Amino acid sequence: MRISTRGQYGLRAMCRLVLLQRAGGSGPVSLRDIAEKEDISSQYLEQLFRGLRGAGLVESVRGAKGGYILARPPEEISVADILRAVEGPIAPVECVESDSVDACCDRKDYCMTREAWIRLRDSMVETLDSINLADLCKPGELGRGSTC
Amino acid sequence: MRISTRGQYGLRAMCRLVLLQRAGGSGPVSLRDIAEKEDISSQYLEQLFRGLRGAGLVESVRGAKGGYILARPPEEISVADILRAVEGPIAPVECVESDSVDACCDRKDYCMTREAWIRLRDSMVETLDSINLADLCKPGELGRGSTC
DNA sequence: ATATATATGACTATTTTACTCAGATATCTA
DNA sequence: TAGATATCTGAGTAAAATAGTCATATATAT
Ligand code: SF4
Ligand code: SF4
Repeated sequence: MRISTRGQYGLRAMCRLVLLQRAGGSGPVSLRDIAEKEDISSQYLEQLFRGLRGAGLVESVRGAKGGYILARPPEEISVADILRAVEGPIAPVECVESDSVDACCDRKDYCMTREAWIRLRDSMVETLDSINLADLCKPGELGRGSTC
Repeated sequence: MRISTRGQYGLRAMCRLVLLQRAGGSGPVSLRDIAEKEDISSQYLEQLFRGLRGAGLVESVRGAKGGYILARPPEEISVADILRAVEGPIAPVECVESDSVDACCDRKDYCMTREAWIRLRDSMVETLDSINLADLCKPGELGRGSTC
């Protein structure tokens, strides 16, 4: 029951992007800068930012002095958004990925445990939807945001 | 972000144990019966029941006509209990496994993302603690409990 | 005795994860 | 225009986790 490093790094990278963007004016932030601050390989970050870009959470600027910028204000980017972008659907078991009725498991209709997974998924989604980047990067509170 | 088959099978097996126990009088239930009903290898179940027994959720009766019985009434066994028994601590990242201050990550003290994982863990634990075996095995509702 | 069933430790194949590499493309600056 | 900087893209790989098996010992009912 662990978040993969994709999810962990993805969230850290996005927080760092907020901080660097806040500190460095309006220009894009390069992955190299994020990588350095967060001690994550910049090549791995490239992979993650593919997903983030694909999900419309960041926009890219190619070429020298290029990098990434948030596509929306940090208040409008939730942790759930980021996790879905780099890790896929938030679901503890396959059969609750969506509410659609496609056949992933033939026990679905009479399964005793599925209700538990549905409730787990819902509480996870609710929690992760309720936390956004602005919350996490708020300076001054608990030392958070102070590593910039 | 998936529950492993240990967790999925563990929960299904425990639900099935409730049903078979309910149906079959007061005697112990063999893994072979659970395995057959749930289509899970009985050898794999043995591995899982090690954990369940170690956590004090079931008691074993060795020898012919032996098997397992619930150590407590189903109302007092939560999904969280079962998952912890077969999968380990409920925690999306290592650094929130416990609230103790041991060093697992040197970013811990100024990490922006840790608060998000703490809240996620708390909501997961709260939800999984609130669902017990009796809830899941209640007959008549949504066809659940009807596969016995 | 014999069949049945749990107890225990080790072992293996498969899958997933975590990461890297090479090369293409775009853009800024000198 | 040349060169440096960065993203973009598709593979490829090594390590770790997972899922599941096997063999053997022990306990109990009949
Ligand atoms: S057994 Fe139940 S919970 Fe598991 S995948 Fe099938 S329907 Fe879903
Ligand atoms: S980086 Fe932050 S969230 Fe991740 S393990 Fe370290 S302290 Fe925990």
